[in-house]
Amino acid sequence: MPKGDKPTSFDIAYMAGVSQATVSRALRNSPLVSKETRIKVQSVARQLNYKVDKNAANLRSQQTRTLALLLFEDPTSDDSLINPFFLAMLGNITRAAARNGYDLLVSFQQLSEDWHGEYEVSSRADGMILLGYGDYVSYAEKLAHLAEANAHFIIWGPMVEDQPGHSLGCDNVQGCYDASRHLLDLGHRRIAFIGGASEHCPEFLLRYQGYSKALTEAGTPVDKELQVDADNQEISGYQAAQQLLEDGREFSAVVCASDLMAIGAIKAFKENGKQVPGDVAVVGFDDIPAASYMNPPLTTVHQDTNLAGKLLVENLIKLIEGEAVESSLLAPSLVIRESCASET
Amino acid sequence: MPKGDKPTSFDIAYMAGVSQATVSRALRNSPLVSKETRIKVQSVARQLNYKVDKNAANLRSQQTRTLALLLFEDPTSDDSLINPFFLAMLGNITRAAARNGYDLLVSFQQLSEDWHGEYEVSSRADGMILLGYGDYVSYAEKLAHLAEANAHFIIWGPMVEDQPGHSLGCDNVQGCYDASRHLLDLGHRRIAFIGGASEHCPEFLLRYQGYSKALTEAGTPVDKELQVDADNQEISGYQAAQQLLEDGREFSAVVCASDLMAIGAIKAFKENGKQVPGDVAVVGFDDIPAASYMNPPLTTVHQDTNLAGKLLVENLIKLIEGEAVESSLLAPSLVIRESCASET
DNA sequence: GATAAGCGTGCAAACGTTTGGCCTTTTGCC
DNA sequence: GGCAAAAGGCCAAACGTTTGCACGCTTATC
Repeated sequence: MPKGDKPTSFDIAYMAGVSQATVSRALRNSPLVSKETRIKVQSVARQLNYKVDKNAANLRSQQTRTLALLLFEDPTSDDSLINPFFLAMLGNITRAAARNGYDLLVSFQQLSEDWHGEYEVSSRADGMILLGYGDYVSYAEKLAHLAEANAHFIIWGPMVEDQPGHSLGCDNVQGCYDASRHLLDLGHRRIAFIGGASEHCPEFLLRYQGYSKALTEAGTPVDKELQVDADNQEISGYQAAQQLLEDGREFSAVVCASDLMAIGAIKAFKENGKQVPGDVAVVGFDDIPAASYMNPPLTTVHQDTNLAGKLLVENLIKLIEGEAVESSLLAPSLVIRESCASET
Repeated sequence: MPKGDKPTSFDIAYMAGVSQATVSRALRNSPLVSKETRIKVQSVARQLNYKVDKNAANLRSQQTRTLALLLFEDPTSDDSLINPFFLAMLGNITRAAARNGYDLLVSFQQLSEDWHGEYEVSSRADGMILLGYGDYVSYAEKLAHLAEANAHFIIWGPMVEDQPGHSLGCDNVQGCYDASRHLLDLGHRRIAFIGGASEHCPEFLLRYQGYSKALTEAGTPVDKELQVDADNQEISGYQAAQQLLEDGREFSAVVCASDLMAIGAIKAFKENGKQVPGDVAVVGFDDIPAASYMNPPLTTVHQDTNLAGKLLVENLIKLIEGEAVESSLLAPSLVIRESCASET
């Protein structure tokens, strides 16, 4: 082995006085080699600071022990900022992957991009996790391609009808139902909803359904006038709240389809001299880190990103290993802080 | 090509009526193949949905076009929460890597871990980025090993004496100097400092230096009584503030070595009936997302994570390509919000 | 004292690329 | 028309593993 070059298994073999094949087996603790040999080989390997070449190993064994995380960014969002909720997910997924002995390849995708992008990644990983506020409708075709190519993938998001592949999501309906229920229990009757009610984003649509359901059950009419579309950004929440205010619509509470929008909305209310929670109660969804630091601390629907990351990774690995996996929904929990007061 | 199997370059070659070598060249737009052939090959490849096998390609060309991000977690920190500042860095690094055509492998490391961990990753990437609140002293040995093995790596953090490798960091001294200066300009004279002043974390030490420098320049004595150690967590900031309060030390302002600690400190002050900024002014460091949402919005030292991510990636790539790189420092900027008022 | 069984190793063939070198055409030039 | 040069393509050798198979050497069995 010339000095400076990376040692190969042949170098180890030579130094340990065995064949290269034996080195390979010994290093992976194969029961086919004697304990003695194994110890000998491993000690030489350590001494030479030898590391298996992953490319060669993966090529030969046709697997990568790598998971890919495809993060679909909101195309409208500011380039420099990532949705904090996904950031939290990312962190937890990374951890879960590591705990399961997998590497994690992270890649940002623009929804608008050439669908080949996903395949590209797929050749470098055994499976992939798709993360994004699921405008899955617009890339259903891509998913179909993936499924067709026998790719292993799991989607973070709601279970959408006819959607190929497996998914894991949060029970959005239940979450927003609980949040709305909370507002109703506080005596509110005129409750607005900020967040898209189009099929463009199934998450928000489902959250809207939870809201509707709660109101309906309580015998409160769902007033279309009190629902305003917005996408998942602070500025959108701000604008939506402005609109509500400008139109002079009457309401004492708002449920926002995400914390980011809630933050924007609260800002708008404050700027217009409305007290939160005094004049208007606000609930959010996601429980991003900022939610607890805000003024007032935001009452919101908590999603367990730790559990989600763990399950996403574990289910994907099952998929890779050929085991059956059920798509499922995680239960959210309402965390009550200070952004909601009783209707007076 | 049996149905269901992934097509190889041989399949493309066969269908396009050329040799496999030509396929390889055509797909990479080599000038060695005619335009005609190239188009033909590429169209067949697209048609068969062919994707180059990265493992094979990397093995042969001995490079991976992959960067590894090693995130060193504070061993004391809560398992479920990642330091928001690093999360922001992570996002920006991912983006920068993608823009430069590199994949990003993300890996969490425990400081306490076997140092082999790093090597392990290194065989899967062309270079690596080390990210963490730099207790580099404690793994200087690992860094030396890396350097010795001719690994390409760049460290996020201050330039520490004798530290092998390249680094990129924020000018911590300047940042805290500016923050302290701001407080002094507002008339404060009894200014406390929360954050470790030990060499355990060079970042905090440098920030403390900036603080000392500002006070000294202003002719204000640096009172050791007003400095309290804390590590980078909300709870530590909380405890440090408590301690300051309990001991009955007199102060009208606090500079915190990180936003997380500032958040904790503010919480402690509020709980003890102190108004921020009325009774005590607080500045932080990092400008994490939550800083602007807090009550009051936190005046803090902003680090440009977007630029940092970009530079980290670009410098690392230069290193990989054998170009010279200078370790350097990024200029922080003070962002003034509402957590500091004039001393009355 | 053969024969069978087991255990530990070595041999060599993949895995799917990239790439240096060689061979055939074409093309340009006198 | 002959020759050199350039263009375009093919051959085959890597890259460093994993793994099926064959081979020897012990040890147990009849």
